[in-house]
Amino acid sequence: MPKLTLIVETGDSRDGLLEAAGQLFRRKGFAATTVREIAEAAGVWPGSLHYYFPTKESILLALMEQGIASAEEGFRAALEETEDPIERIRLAIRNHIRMLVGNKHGTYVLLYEGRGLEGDARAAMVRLRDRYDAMWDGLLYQALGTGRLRKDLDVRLTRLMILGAVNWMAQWYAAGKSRSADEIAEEFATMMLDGVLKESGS
Amino acid sequence: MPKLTLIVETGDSRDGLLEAAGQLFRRKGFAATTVREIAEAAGVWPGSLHYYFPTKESILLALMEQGIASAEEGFRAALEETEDPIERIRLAIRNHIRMLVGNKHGTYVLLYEGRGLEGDARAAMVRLRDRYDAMWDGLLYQALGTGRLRKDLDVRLTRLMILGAVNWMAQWYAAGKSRSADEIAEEFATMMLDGVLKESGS
Amino acid sequence: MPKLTLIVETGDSRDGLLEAAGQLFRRKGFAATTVREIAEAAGVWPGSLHYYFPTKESILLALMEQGIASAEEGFRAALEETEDPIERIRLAIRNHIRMLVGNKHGTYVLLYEGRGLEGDARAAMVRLRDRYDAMWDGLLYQALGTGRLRKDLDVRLTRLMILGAVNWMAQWYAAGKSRSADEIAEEFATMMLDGVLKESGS
Amino acid sequence: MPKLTLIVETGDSRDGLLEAAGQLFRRKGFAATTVREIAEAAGVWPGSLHYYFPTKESILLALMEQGIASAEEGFRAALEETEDPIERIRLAIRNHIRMLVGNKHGTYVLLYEGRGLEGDARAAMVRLRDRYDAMWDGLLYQALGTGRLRKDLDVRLTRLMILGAVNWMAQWYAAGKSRSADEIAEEFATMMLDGVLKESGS
DNA sequence: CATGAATGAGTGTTCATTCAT
DNA sequence: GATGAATGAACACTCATTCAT
Repeated sequence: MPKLTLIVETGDSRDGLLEAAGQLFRRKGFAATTVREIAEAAGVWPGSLHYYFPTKESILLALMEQGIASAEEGFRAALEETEDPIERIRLAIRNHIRMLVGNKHGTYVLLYEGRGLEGDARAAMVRLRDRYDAMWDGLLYQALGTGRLRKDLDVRLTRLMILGAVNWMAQWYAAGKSRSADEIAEEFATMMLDGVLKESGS
Repeated sequence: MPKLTLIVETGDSRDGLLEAAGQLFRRKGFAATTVREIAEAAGVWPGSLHYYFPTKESILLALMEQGIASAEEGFRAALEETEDPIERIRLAIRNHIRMLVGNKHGTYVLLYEGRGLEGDARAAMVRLRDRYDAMWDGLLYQALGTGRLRKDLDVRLTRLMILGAVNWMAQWYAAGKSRSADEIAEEFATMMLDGVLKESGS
Repeated sequence: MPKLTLIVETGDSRDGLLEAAGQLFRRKGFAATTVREIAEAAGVWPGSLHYYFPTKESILLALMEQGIASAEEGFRAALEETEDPIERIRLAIRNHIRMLVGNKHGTYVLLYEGRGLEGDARAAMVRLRDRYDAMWDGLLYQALGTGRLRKDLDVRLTRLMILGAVNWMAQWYAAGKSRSADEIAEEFATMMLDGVLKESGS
Repeated sequence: MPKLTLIVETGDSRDGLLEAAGQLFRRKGFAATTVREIAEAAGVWPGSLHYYFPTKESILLALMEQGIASAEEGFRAALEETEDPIERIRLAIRNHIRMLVGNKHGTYVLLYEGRGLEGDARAAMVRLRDRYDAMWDGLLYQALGTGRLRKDLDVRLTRLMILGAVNWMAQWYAAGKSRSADEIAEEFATMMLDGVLKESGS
């Protein structure tokens, strides 16, 4: 069953397994995905999977670490594009959406498959999530401090509202249909920043 | 072992099974929950579960039907409280959140455990979701039609933004901590309707 | 594969599994025996084995409990046959050998497959062994107290010598060949009680 | 990871593997020991183990050959110490015990792990055992012939009794606790030669 | 109507062995 | 000569489901 590969680069199988696991965890969920499916999708024999990853859980954890690394890197890159806090929020939303609907599935599983981890691994994962959330809170506090956001806003709740709307995209967005991910990011940012009501004041 | 009950009201075991399944599907996910766990939590013998539900999938489907029924009923009740479209949106958000974080888990599993269904059952479930979405779209079109929303809004995207933010609450809301579900509903509604930016016009 | 049984008495499958496991553990050792082999030998399907015994280890433990119970019962019965301490030792040796080479394999696995258990189960098994050893020590102290054994004997070492010689029988005795188990018991008892040397005094 | 050795003497790795395998087979049993454990304990890479030994079984066989060689060598040395047949038995017992509880584990695995071999290898091992048994029988026949043992003794049974008591020591003897192996050898020899009963004739 | 013994396909994981380098 | 990546059959165990009672 494994595909025939004449030239096998180092890390190829491991990366292939992560890619395959990411797709399957996203489509079927962690618990409903079998290691045999992952191995078959990656083109390696079932026994070889455990040569690269000791447990199924460790694949999930590796995927999540990959996901958080990409998300944080993209977040930081967004901050460097501009100093305007509101523009930064727009770019951070765009980055988050790109991570979520892109080809890598680490960010998705980090957000949706946390139940697959237990004990220390779960604690480690929660710490990764918290660090990313703290980056967002920092951004929102900056915007609040410069007087660009409503003074009475609860930063945590604001972050949860924004990321909730955006995370849910993973459930319905299908690439190639209607608008692009970036266009939707732009729309979402506008709705959440300006509100959906017609401005009475203008 | 199952508790001894001398008088068994009709529907008692069935309801207990649904309640138990709801809790477990929410906490562990559909795939990671075993029918034995459901039976034990409901206090019925493992073999009896299949007397009430032919398959594990059918429990999930029944739960989802219960969830959509509650959500739609609450949605309709919200519409009857007022005729003001904006106020109706606020009330629909509050209703959705109440369903999501309340004691019944049907709405949660409808939203998060859809992957547990396949084939016809999945199609049936998608139809249930679509019907609810259509109710929301109707509400938003009404608000748009009366000129209370920005004219350039994409109704579908608006609904996905609102429900996304709200659905994500299921991931982080813990009853008894900080604010009540209704208070958060109010905050979320305000943020999404008015936006988070300080109004420049005022 | 399971044999067709028209009338299945309660406990039949469980007993059959214990019997099959006993034979296999004796012939191949605990670690080298697979649960599938046990199930097949007992005429039940592999999945059914775990209905009766949660783990392979629990089969071993059940077998050992059975073994110690038989050995102790036989030991006590031997004590009741006579009050003469030396004769009691002879009978206790005969009982031990009967248990060891009989159809039930509990005593054998108790003695030879202790490594198959870990943690609490192992501690429980050691306690069972110790209790049986204590019965032997009591018997030997009685014989020593009545002046029938050499005064300078180390009771523990004497017990270990006797039981060692006897336990090793499990390694070489084959029913039906040369002498019967009871005859060998008699020979062994004589050799160990009187010694193998020609008595110089007579 | 395997330790780095710049100068590797011939036979070093092979001997280390045998030593490691001996310890592990003794502690955990042949079936429960993995070749990876052996390789790791010996400080060689898993793949290299099969360079020295084609199969796990061949390690066991090599160990057993080592064990029988030591035992026979010690046995012959004991015979040369004295010409008195009874003293020779004492020394042979002492030698056997030394082999069994010493640092080399070949004798132990020869006696207790025979089940790990199948087919030709098993037959070869049985032949090794038989040769050693024949040496014992020779010794006992000599003692019997010189009139020092009871005339009615069954030599095979006598050998099985003596070696049984002695072999069982491997199960309970712990170096450093109470008496030394040589002291126990002396006690055992006395008990088996003279019997445990108080001599009625004296 | 309800049970619980029994099933067998399938699970994550292990492991002795192979083989290109 | 020696390695370590890769294998695939086998492992102990799980579990949704069945069915005689």
